[in-house]
Amino acid sequence: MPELPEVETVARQLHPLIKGTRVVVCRTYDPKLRLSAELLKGAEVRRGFRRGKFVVFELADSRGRTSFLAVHLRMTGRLLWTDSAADREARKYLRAELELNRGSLLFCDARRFGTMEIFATEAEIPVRGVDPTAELFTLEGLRSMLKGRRQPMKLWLMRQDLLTGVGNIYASEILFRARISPRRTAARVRPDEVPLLFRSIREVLSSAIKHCGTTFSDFQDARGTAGGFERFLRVYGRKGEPCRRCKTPIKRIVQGQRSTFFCPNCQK
DNA sequence: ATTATATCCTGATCGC
DNA sequence: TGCGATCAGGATATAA
Repeated sequence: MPELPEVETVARQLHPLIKGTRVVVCRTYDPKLRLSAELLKGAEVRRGFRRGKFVVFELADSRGRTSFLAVHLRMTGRLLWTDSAADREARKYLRAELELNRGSLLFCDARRFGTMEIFATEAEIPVRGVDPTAELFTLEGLRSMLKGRRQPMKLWLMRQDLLTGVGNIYASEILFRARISPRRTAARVRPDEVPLLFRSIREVLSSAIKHCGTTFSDFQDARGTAGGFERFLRVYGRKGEPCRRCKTPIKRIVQGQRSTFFCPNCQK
């Protein structure tokens, strides 16, 4: 389940591979993806980067006009780079294929929740919230986003219209480090707790990026290999196992039809 | 206005 | 061993 660190990992790995290549042809195998092959044909790929949870490719057509191909991996989407035909045949759940002059970019997605769309400008990519890894995200900004919000903190952290990029795994991890119960209402986070929450958001995400993301069930990077953050997970997926701080068994609850993991002793 | 819920999708897992 | 039921979840549309 790709969240900000996983998407960042994919974008960083793809960038040097696709930079300067040209689109030979775009093939789609899923009618759900209404991707215009015409728009892509012959375009030069200028760069690959992350915006929110989108992997974005900046394209330039023959006249130098730019456009942006934004890929959202949602649950099970993968962007895989391959330069071998045999390898290409082996890929399962292939929904689209961007054949470039130096290899192919495959979009594989078992559950077909992912999206691919071309935008004329970067600003049109539908990312609403603040990127928590950016300078624009500040302690005071966090305070004002918490103000008056009546949602439990776990659900609040996953709101993409406030902060962009936190998903189910990192929401639990951030709250463990911030020592805040996932059930606590956002507005009830005390002023003196906000700095630790702020640091927890930034540190969990930057640490996960450093380790190329978490491979829990669905994530693979651009070469089809695993991320390395699993061994740093303190609560996610550890129901019944002892808390690494206090040995209390980790609890699993359901919030908004999703699993939340936390330590009932460390997090109040 | 804000928050809660249903929906999309299908592989993996579970219980009988 | 086989098979149906359940689970997993990011984001959005719709309902409350």
